Amino acid sequence: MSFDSNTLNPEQREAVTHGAGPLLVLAGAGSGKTRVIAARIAHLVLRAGVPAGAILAVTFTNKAAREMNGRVAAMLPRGEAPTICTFHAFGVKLLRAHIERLGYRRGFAIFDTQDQLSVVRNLMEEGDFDNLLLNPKEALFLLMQAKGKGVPAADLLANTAPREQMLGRIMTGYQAALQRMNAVDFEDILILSLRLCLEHPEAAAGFFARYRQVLVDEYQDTNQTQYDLLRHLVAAHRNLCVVGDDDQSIYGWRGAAPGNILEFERDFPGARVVRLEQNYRSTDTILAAANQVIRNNTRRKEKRLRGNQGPGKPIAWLVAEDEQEEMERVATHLKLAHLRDGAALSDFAVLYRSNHQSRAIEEALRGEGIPYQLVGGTRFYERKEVKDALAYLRLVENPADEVSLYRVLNYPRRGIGQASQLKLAEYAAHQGRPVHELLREAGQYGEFTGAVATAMERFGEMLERYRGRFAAEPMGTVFRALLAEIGFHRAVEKEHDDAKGRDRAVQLVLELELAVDQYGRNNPAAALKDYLERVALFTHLDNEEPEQRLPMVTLTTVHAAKGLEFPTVYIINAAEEVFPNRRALAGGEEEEERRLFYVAVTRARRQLVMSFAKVRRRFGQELKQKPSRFAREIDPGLFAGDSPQGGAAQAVKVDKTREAKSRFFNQIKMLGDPADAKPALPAAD
DNA sequence: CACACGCTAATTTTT
DNA sequence: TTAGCGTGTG
Repeated sequence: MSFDSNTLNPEQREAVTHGAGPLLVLAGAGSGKTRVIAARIAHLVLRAGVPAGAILAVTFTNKAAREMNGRVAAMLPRGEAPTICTFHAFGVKLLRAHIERLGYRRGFAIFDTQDQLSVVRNLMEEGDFDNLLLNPKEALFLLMQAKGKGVPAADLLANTAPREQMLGRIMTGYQAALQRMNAVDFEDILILSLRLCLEHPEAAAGFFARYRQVLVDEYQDTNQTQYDLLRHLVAAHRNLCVVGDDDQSIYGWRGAAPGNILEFERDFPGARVVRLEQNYRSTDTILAAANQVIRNNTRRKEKRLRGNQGPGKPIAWLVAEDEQEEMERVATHLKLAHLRDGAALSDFAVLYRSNHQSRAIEEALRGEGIPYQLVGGTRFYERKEVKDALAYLRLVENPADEVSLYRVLNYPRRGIGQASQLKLAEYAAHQGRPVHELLREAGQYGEFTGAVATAMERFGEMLERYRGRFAAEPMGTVFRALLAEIGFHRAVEKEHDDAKGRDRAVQLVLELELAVDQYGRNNPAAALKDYLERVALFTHLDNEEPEQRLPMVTLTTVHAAKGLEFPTVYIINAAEEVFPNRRALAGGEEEEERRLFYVAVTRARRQLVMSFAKVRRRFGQELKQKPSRFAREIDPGLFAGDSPQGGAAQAVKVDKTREAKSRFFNQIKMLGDPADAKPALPAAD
């Protein structure tokens, strides 16, 4: 296979064929960014003679990495492939080889937010910390922010502000605890990678040396640590190509430093800068709306998306009395477009600001019999049942993981209660020995009664036994045996007294067993730690292999929709305090919310629909709503009929007692709507 | 130590 | 409003 550079526009071609040295690509939404990166990789290999194995492309999400891998694979001959992965996956590769130099052991665990919170909670319970000054959740959030910026504990401790002081003490204790447990968090993966560069340059350089061309996708989402790591990575050759769009920076809350885009030209003098402003995705109407919204942001690099498809359909503004009616209107609108225009269900996406909003639209779609696919939502690997079961695997792999240990030491119940656990922890701290070592000798200490000591010893013995089995037998088999031995299913069932919840919980466990089993079968050479690493790094965005299922409507948060496109996009709940999100506004993040809205709008290819309810129920109370300020920033002339500027006043009253009739009426009304009746534009590809 | 009831926080986004 | 957590009781 190969690629055809003649299908590229001049700017794209410039980016693709750029030779050595730093390159900054400012890529507007829908400007063919992913295509450019893939084409550049192909160009480097096929035309510039760079070995595929010498290329590293870093993405922000696993989903992006997977898509990039697919595209590149289609353009390159079989054989050695470039490394295409997330920052974190790359960091883990590096740490797996060299973490022992940094005071950790092999087989380290990767802690997720829940695990981290558990550590912080324990820390704050045991030590002298003022919960009112900083509760565990706040503390963890600030801790991660500080870590993302590379702020050391010493700096925090040197600060006179009491909150900073406290945070500094928490950071010290937290890092000590993680090291004791041989665990790293997501930020540690990056920080330790960077530390390796600084403290063991020979080891890091040895690892990096093979990469002679480095590409970074979604550059605006990188944080300080990632940026520093990049600089070390390319220090020897400066062959760094970063692609990003400051208008699509939507991870500021996670410490992303979009300023990295500006710093790039300073830190890499002589960098070539290419701007991609030609949009191939959306109609002019959609692009106009996007431009009108984003231009209200003050801190941005001025740019303007140019389209080439003509105006297309106007934007639709659906107004309803309450949320239920809003979602019914969306579902009806969608169904009608599906039936009337013959559009596939996979052509539609419903976007919302935050995950919990999916519930209402799900109900409405179910009511209309429209199949949908939920992106994200409650994450499989974060479900209690799944985490409990996984805790056993994590313990087998890393016995020092006390978070997992205490999670399951008495689950399923084996008679080791809170008091005994506390005693165990204190005794371990007093002896300065790891908890798991003490377990197996519990009978030797007078601390524990006979029954408790026996239970502890049996627990320790069991883990040891399964450690051996996992090393020798297929992991799926051993995992099932383990769950059976401890009576896990029974324990899960016992936790629910309602049949629904029970079935759901059991189903989750069965799903997990299947996942472990399949992973073991598909990767016979893989060890347990490979599976655990995958679980830790992969998120719900990576819903296994892209299944070839029935066409379905996609339901997703705006964040998770970044990088995707759909012929028709619904932005639901386009109301003040919802989108923009109230807390974000309170935190002074209006501009990031606006960028998020901009991302939502630019996902649409041919039609954009926004919906709004005049009243929302919140905590059981009725709340009057106003149309989103972002929707109001769009020229009313771009809307068909109702617009957010005046739409609320003209809402169609729906008689609840005659819902079926009114729905029918709505359908007729929409069928007759001249704006809506325009035929869809042909595909612009 | 297990269970039940009642209180409180949640409603931002994810590697 | 609801889910998850903590406290108190048996």
